Amino acid sequence: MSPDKKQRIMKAAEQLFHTRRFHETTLDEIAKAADVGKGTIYLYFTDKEDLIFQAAVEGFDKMCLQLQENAAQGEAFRERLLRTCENISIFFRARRPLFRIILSEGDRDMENGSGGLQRRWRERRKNMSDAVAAILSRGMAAGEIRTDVPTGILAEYLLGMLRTRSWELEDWPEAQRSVAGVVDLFLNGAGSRAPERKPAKET
Amino acid sequence: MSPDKKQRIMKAAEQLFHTRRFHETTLDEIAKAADVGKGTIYLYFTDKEDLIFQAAVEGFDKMCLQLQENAAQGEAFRERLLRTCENISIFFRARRPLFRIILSEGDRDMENGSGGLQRRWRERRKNMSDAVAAILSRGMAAGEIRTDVPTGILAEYLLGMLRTRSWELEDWPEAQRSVAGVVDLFLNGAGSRAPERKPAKET
Amino acid sequence: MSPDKKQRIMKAAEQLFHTRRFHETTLDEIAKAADVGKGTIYLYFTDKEDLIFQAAVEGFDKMCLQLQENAAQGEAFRERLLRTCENISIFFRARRPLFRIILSEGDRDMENGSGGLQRRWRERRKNMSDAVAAILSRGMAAGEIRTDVPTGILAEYLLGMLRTRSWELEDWPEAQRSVAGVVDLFLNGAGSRAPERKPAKET
Amino acid sequence: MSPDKKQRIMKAAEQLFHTRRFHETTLDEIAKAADVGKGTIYLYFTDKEDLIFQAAVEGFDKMCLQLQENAAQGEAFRERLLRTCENISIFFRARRPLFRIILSEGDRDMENGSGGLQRRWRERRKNMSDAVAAILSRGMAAGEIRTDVPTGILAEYLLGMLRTRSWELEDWPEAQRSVAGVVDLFLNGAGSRAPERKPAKET
DNA sequence: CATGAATGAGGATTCATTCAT
DNA sequence: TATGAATGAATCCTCATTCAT
Repeated sequence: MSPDKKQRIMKAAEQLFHTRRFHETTLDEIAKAADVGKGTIYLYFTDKEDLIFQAAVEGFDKMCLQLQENAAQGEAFRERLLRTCENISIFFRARRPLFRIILSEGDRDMENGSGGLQRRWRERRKNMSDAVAAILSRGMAAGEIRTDVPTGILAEYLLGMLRTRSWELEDWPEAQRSVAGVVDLFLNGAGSRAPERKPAKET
Repeated sequence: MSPDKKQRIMKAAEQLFHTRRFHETTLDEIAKAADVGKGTIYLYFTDKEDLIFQAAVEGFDKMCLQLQENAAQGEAFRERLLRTCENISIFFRARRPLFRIILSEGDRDMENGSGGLQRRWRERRKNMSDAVAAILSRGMAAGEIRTDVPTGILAEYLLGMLRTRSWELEDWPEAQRSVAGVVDLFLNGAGSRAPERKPAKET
Repeated sequence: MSPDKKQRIMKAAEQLFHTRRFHETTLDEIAKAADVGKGTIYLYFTDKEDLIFQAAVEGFDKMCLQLQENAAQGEAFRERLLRTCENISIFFRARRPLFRIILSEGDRDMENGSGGLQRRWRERRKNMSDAVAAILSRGMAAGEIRTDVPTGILAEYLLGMLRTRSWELEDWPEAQRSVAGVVDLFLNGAGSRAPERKPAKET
Repeated sequence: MSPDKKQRIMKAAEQLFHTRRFHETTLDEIAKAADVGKGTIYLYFTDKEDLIFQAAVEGFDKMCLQLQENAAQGEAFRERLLRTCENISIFFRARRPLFRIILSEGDRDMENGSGGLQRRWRERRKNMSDAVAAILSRGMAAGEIRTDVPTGILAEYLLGMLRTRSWELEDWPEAQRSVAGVVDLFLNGAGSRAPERKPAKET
């Protein structure tokens, strides 16, 4: 029965953090929402931060593996990149509140031997940017990606744009901020280059 | 002597938040570091959150005004854009910890009528993205910026890339993540376009 | 073990308020005296005020029920009235400090929706004055009580005299301020009416 | 200008305490309302309690002197008693909130060398009850007051009934709780004695 | 006399964590 | 495994009082 309970707890946490901040969400509430005893939480998580973290990255590793597997697929490079970005966007959509906590509360762990919440996340996160970088490398090999910037850096910028898309552009109409649009902008840039430009979904 | 005290308090807060998180930094510490009485803080700030906020945006409005004034300068468009990005980068460098707090702690606006820390920031922040958008509009008028995406959205992506630069790329060598490089990538994109590409600082 | 703890806390509070005022008595002290953790208090009481209130009225309702049951007893009216007053006096003896707090601290009802400590007490108190009024009504029916003043008002005056007895007359010898004396004074008045006087405990 | 300021402060305090409790009313508010600097309060009062006290007893001594002078007046005894009670009632009407504070907050000073707020009041109060007792003594000499109870005690009960009148009977119509009614009840009692009844203001 | 900026002691309350059952 | 009653450390904020001007 244990895996079930653990799931219930993480689910409850995810939902509660949508409307409450880290310090506003009590373990009592989470336990109540998950319909388990408060002490039960400590059977599956070492502490509150650990619960947040596990709830956030739940499924993340699986996604990264998927991305990496797919990276090498025979599919067209741009298609692959677009699919990847879409998968990533979907993954983070519901988890944004959780990651907001990790990104903010989890800094400065040097002093605190306990968590290292931020550090733990950085390690995990690398799998994702590596997967993106791998795809970009394929594009580079195919002559479709500029070679003067390391793919690791390019991958980060692309991820940064995706974050902007979902964090800062919420108020704009979906059509204006499609994932495809982000990828197009990332590949072609904001500058206008008259004749040869064939934007959005060129081959 | 009052303006002095207020400054001292904000300075102390800024420094302490470099090594401590929001809930780890007590007002006692801040008061001690600023060498003022604890109650004095409440003469200048309504709240702990208000202190954070004011310390963070201290000088922000002035910078936005500068950016807006400069936006229209006769200077070459790309030069102007680059200078603007550099100014923004410098401004945020020391204040990153403060903004990390604002970005994370300020989500509960809807429920809590008190602060609205996040909302307050959103309002202020608009001045900055508007300034960037204004410059991009100039570029668009000059035919140097693609016209199929609103400048407001382009500005956000550019700012997002700057954030990536300082938040995610810290471990890469400075040369690889220069502000100029960001602007170049933003304008020209990550895709390679054979003949006409003259990267980094092209015309 | 919970009912025990609640009792211990109320007992400790009652005793501490004998020597300290509301704002001089800390919850730490109470917790210490009751030998429970400070947080435990909040398991049984919503508030410091709530603790005071519950400690004060502990047993009050039971007493009021008793009074009401006895009110209708076949016993002689004056006997009944005297017994009732004695019971009331005894009840309040040890609780006086607690009620002093309630009577004074509870004035801000209108503004503060929280407590209404004073209001809560008024509601409860009515049971007591009603019980006394009921007895007086019996006396009135028996022709022993004047009919030109509502028994509700008479009851209040009688209770007021009992309060005077225990609050203002502490320094007088017990013999001079017996409950019987109060009842006699209440019934016969301070005026002398030579021949026809047939007081409760006349010379 | 000093006596003026002192008056203003006491007046402001009196008014504010009508709607706020002791610990809810700050010296800032009082200073603001009195339109004086906060420090000025300490020129006229040793501390907050002293301010309350002085504001409460302002005019009390004068009233007591009046009562004592009038006590011996040739006027009919019952008339005199009634007038006295009316004066007392009027005096306390506006000051009730102040006295509520004194009566509650000012207990238990044995430990605290500072105030003795309650003790100070007891001393002052004696003048009032003595004045009432003096009148009752006149009545006793005239054979109108029973002789088996000391006039000091009788005075206290009468004052207690007056307090009940203004504290507990607020919700009853004025006609039912006139001062004359109180005096009548005090003199003749609540018991009915058919023929010989000749109350103070009987029909 | 008058002021009000500055102070800092003081306390209610919350909530993550434990542990006896 | 599971529970939830019990705990007490931890901290923001208030406000009476002081004192330099």
